[in-house]
Amino acid sequence: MLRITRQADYGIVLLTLFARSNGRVFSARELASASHVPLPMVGKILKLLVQAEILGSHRGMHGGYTLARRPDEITVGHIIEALDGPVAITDCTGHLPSECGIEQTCPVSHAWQRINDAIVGALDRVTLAEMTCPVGDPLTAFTGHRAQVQP
Amino acid sequence: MLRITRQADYGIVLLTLFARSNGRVFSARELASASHVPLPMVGKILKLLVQAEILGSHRGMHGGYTLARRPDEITVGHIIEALDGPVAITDCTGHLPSECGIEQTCPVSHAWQRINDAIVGALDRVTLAEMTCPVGDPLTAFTGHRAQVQP
DNA sequence: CAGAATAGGACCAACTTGGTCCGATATTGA
DNA sequence: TCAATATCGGACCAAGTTGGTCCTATTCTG
Ligand code: FES
Ligand code: FES
Repeated sequence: MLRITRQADYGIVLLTLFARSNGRVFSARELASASHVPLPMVGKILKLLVQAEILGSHRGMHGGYTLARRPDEITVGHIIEALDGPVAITDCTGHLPSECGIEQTCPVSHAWQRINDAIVGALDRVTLAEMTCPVGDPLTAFTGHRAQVQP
Repeated sequence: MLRITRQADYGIVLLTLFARSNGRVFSARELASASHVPLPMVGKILKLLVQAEILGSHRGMHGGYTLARRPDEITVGHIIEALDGPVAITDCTGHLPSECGIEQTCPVSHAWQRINDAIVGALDRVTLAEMTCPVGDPLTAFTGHRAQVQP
């Protein structure tokens, strides 16, 4: 396994919609129909992204959500942390107190910490901008998608 | 989240016992009492490790398990894959067919693949030998543990 | 003031995981 | 040969987490 939750997966997809049409305001309804993510789920995700200050929100008629920062200033690691909580590959790599079943007997917690750092590093080194338009891979795969988002 | 299962966590701990007393034969019972991992769980884990050809086994009286390779030839990535299945950070990074909820609309599957590769790389770059004795960290934490394993 | 949108909850169902148990099989030693 | 001891293989259950829904309050526009 070792997979992120579907929430984070969806979250990245939604954010790419923002990143690809920079500065636009999206309503939750728009995002849902554009991304094929169920509407209540979209609301839940956007809520968390606002709390993490990745998105800004504006209520009322013609309200909606908008990116709070530039896409190249938002890292994938930050997004995952906002939606799934802090990345901790084992119980003991999280911030203490360690709740690992075999408390102090464990000889490898230190090594886990290093591996965890490596993964967090890999996640923080990729920005939303890079997710949106990967180098070496043309936009062919996106065309159908774009047509829905930017009418 | 983004954490490995407890099975894999336990698995690493058990394997360090093997690695630290190279070549010894351990019975499941021994490992359980030494590591404080519940016995039935130990059996389940060792079973998987044998199937992955990380451990060898020998039945009958005075039987037990033994390392099938040198500790520096066993990677953490391999262990995790044996116990938790292949590392696939999202549904679509796994070997097709992609079962992601938003099938073809997804513009980021390619980028996920790169992130997934980075994580797999980080996991494969660490060997069991390194987990057993991390550089820069003396064995002080292990003493109590070793006393139980090597009487 | 009425309508439209977010904000913030509680809430439930389905799946995965952690954990247990039992019987079958193989090896050793008396 | 027989009994003891160990792995091997599977089914099995309970608890926790996740994916997903819903309802109400709040805030802004017109
Ligand atoms: S304290 Fe958790 S793996 Fe060790
Ligand atoms: S196909 Fe799964 S994140 Fe896209």
